[in-house]
Formats: sequence, C-alpha cells, structure tokens
Amino acid sequence: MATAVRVRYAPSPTGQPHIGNIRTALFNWLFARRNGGKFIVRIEDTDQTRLTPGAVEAILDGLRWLNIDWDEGPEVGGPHSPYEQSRRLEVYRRMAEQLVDQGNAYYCYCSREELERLRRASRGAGAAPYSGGGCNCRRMGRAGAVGEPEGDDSRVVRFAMPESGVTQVRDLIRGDVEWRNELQEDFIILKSDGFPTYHLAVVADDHLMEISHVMRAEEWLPSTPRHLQLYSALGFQPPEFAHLPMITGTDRAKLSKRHGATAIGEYREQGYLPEALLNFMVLLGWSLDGSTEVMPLQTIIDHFTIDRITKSAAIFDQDKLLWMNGVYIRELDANELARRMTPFIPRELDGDEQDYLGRIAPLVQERLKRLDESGEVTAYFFGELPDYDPATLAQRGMDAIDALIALQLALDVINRDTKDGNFDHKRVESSLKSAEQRLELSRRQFFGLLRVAATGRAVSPPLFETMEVLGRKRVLFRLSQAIELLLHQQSYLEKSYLALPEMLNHLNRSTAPAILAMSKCLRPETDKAILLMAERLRARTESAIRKFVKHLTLERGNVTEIQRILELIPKKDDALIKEVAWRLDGGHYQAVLNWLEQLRLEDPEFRYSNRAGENDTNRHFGG
RNA sequence: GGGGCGUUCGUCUAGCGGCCCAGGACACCGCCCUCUCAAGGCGGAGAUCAGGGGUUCGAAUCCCCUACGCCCUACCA
Repeated sequence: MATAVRVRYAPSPTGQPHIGNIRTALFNWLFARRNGGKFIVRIEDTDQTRLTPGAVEAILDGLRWLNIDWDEGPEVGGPHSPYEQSRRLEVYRRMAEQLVDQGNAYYCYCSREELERLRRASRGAGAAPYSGGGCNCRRMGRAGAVGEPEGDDSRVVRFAMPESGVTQVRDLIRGDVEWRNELQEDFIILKSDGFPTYHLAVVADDHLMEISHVMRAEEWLPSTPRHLQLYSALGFQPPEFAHLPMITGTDRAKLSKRHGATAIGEYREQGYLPEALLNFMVLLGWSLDGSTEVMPLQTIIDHFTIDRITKSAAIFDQDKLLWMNGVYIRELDANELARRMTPFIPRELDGDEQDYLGRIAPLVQERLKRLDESGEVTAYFFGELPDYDPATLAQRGMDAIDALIALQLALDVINRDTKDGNFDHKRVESSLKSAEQRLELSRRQFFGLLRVAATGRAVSPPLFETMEVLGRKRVLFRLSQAIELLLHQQSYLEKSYLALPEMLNHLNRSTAPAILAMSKCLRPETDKAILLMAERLRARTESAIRKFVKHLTLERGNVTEIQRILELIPKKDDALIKEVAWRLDGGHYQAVLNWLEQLRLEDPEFRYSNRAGENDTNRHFGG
C-alpha cells in the first residue's frame, strides 16, 4: 500500500510572505487535497538573527486569505507538535550527537576567518571549498572530540560527506539528478548557538512528521544530496522530492522587492481577489490542458498532478493577473461584489448606503479590475458632486449655448415624465430619447453632456442605469446644478444670453399680443438684467440669433418654446414672431419665465438657486 | 572558479516521433457592437521550437556538443 500523502509548507518567518513562497504552499496544498493527504505548516525559525516580528502571523494570514487551510501546524496543533523548530531544539541536538557518535559528523572549531581563507583558496583549485575535510577538524576532530570541553560555544557540528561515489535523487519533476560526493562540502548541521541549520532541521522534521513528498522551490535542488546523505546516515527512509520551478521578475532573476509587489499582502491591499490570485499562481508552472485557464478551485484540485508541473522558471506577469482578476470580479454575485468593495470605499457606509452600494455594484462590475478602484469608481454616487470643469459639459462640436439648451430640456422633460416618482432607467431613457430628437445634437453629444452633468465625468457606466441608481432627486439637482455652473462661467454667460437683448428689442416694439403678455410676466429685476445684457451684448446679437435658430423645432407643447422664440426673432420678421407667440400658452410662459429668471444670475444679488421654487410664477399668469 | 537546473510567440503555456511550415491565453493592433468607458464578438500581427551536430523514412519532441539564463556554492533559509 502506498504511504499516505503528507506534505508540508515550511516557511521561515523572516519577512512578509512572498509570492514565490506562497505558490509553493499552494502546490503542496493542492497536492495534499488532490490525494486526500495532509497539509502541514511548519515554521522554520532556526535563524535567530533573521526573525521578523509578526512574520508568522503574516504567513498564516496569507494562507487564510487564500483559503489554504492546514491540517497540522501552528494554531491547530497536531500529533507532531510543536510545529515551530525553535521549540524542537532537543530533537536536533540529539540527532547531531548521534551523527557525531556514529562518525558521520564532527566538531569543527575553525573560526570564520579561517573558513573564509579556506574558501578563497579552494576557489581556483577546482574543488569544493573545504570538502572532504578541507579544514583539519574532520581528521583530528573525531578523535579529539572526546577530549573537547562540552558546550564550547564556538564549535559547530559538520556533517562528514562521503569522499567518493555519487548521490542520486529521482526528482518527480526533473528526473534523475546526481552529484559527485567528493565535490560536496562538509556542511554545518548544528550551529554554535545550538540551533540546527536548515539541512538538519528539515531532514529531522520531515522524517519525524512522516512527510511523504518534499515539494519545494528549485533553489533547493543543490542541497538535496546533503539531505539524502543525512537521511541515509540517520537510517531514515527519504521522502519523494519534487523541485518546483521558480518565479522570477521580468529580468528573470529571483523575485525581489525591486520587482514591484512581491508580498502577498500587497495583492490583498490592491484589491485582488484571493481566488483570482490563486488561479493565476497555479498557472505559473502548472497547466490543466493548455487551453483552460480560468477554472474553479475544485477543478484545479481534481486535476492537480505533478506530471503537469513545468520545469522552467516563470515570470510573474502582472498584466495577466490583472485581467484574470477582472474575470473573477465579473463572475461575482452583485451583493458579494458590494461586500468585497466595502473595505475599499473611503467612507463609513450606513445601512442605506450599503444597500445603495449594492445597486451601484452591478454598474461598475464589468469595468472594475481591482477592488481598490472601488472608491474612485463610485465616488460620484455619494454625496455632492465634486467640482468639475463646466467646460467639459459641452461635448465636441457644441458650445455652451447648445449645452444650456439641452440641459434645460433634459431637466424639464425628466421632471415632467417622472413626476410620479417612477424613475427606472427605461423611463428615463425613453424620456431623454424623445428629447434628443428635438435637439440637433448627436446622441453622443447629448448623452455625453448629461453624463458629465450627472456624474461630473466623461466616463461612467451607461447613463440611464446610472441615473436610475442615482435617483430622481440627485439627477434633477445635478442637472440644474450644471445649468447653474454654466451660467456662472463668465464667458459662457455672455454667449447664453446673446439672444435675449434682441428679444427684448422685439418685445418692446412688437405688437403681438402674446409677446406683450409675456413681457408683463417679466419681473422688474429680470427686466433690468435683460437691459443690462442688451447693452453689453449688442454687438453680437446677430450671430446669437442665428445660433438659436439652429436649435429651433416647431412643435406645440414644447418647453423649449423659449428657445424658439429667441430663435424666431430675426430682424424684420414679425410674421415669424407672431407665429411663435401664437403658439404660446400658459404652460410655456413658465418655461419662458424660468429661462429669463436665470438672467438674474448676472446680478449676484439674484442668485437663481436661492430663489428657485420660491416664485409662484403662476400668479403672474393668473393660472 | 565549482556544481546543478533550465531554454516553444514580449509573457504564461500546449506539445511527450508523423494530427505542428507549432495550438490556447495575456498584452498589442484593426473591425463590429455602442450614450462614454468597459465587457463581449470577429480578425490580425507575433515563435526559423536557443544554436550546431547526430538518430530516424520522419524531430519542438530522442542523443551529443556549444551558447545563454538562472539557482546553489553562509554558523540564511
């Protein structure tokens, strides 16, 4: 019967968990899950000088975030506790002693300086440094060890490598690999501080913890012969070995800080989905079939076999990860998306806002690549619209007048069509599309304008859906706000009123009854403003009129009647004036009045927004 | 210097002697869709399979050599 699969992830807590390390953990974990085996986490904290506070927690958090669970290890314990090597020193010390007793290891008293000298000398010699007893300790040590003082704090224990023959490993990924023993050096197994080196500790623990397969990064391949010799000297049955390809930066060098984000925590903070990162990482060195890339975890587990692991190192391709993250985001249920976006929204959300976010989420879903874009991409849904440049309102090929006209029309039409409070996007769409037909604007221009007015941006999710989610109140307010913004722009202001003085001219002279009635509706302040404008703008009235004529559509019952009037008053065309005037009725005077009222903006004392809603304009018309 | 591993489009990869003058994906380019941005659809460009020798009727696939890259060469893991 085949031995049970027991694999392990053995990180050393020397810093933030690395993408490369975590990928190793992932492969081990997948292998365990695939084979119904156990996945063990063991902390290799044998280097006291490199310990980093919080590193163990960070490693464990990284695993938990990716949903990689462990059957034995820190926090969960297990039959081979403890799982921190610093708490198992006795085990290693005993084994080291046993090896010394057996003659497989010896005490070495060489100073670091001597060692360094030896090392340099051996460089050009073609042999491994102090191999086969390069220093004298091996030869004299065995005999001399007996007489040495116990606990000498400068001595280390070195393993005595065989001086001939080869050590061979049958790597599950790389096949047979062999090394000549004479080229191997006598490596240290127990340091002078009493801690084991990696080599002794892994072998001891992998054996004691009954590890069946050692899957680790390729950088460990060169030390495998040491481990094998250790197993043999200790009389242990070695496990299977599989050396995983490394993950490198774009320069093909071992991944390091200068390659950008390498710590798994950074990916979490940048809004990568753990399932996306996991899926992506597994593809770095493993493939299902060469064409299936995005796949559920269960599929990965079901098909995860060592024979499909690649041999060569892989560059970590951020672009592809980003793409895959987008894929996973799009696959999320809207509520789930909202839930995951929440931590990335830079404001506390109350219950209502959380619901609101739930409605926003589907809109931004397919244009979100990372969760950390959440704040940015939803900003205009919350609170007031931040200042935006009114110049962005008018789309290509439009000027402020076009924008003003279209905005006013949209405002009126939406206001009228959704009075009952039903503000779904279909309704808004049909309403705005009918309005669009009355304007000489392309759809792109009209909706582009409205988009800026509603969101403050040139780019957003589809307009009508966005408006629906924003809600009637916000939309209406923002449209009028946009109008106001435009009017506040000095240069635009002038243009927008170009036609008014001319109109005033005609009002004063014309005899058309409707126009007279209209002038009666003008309140004194407004009148004054118009006169002021007239003076200022006299020189340009001609072109202004032409401008308005362009926007004219003749249709009864149209709020844009005001524009028509303006447009229909070219000089010497009283007939036309009459024609328009004739079409006016009470309802349109309202529009006229609204329009004229905006003039008051010219005079700061008559802020439009301060007065809006206050005026009982109907009074002037007598109902 | 020594030892080891690796080498298929820019990147991740498929390929285990004929199905491959090499397939998929990301990125890139173009078109379509379209109210913007995305998403999506369609199409394009992109690899003399590191180079050279063999073996074979036939090689990206097997063997050898060379080159290049990377890893190890610490009382670090």
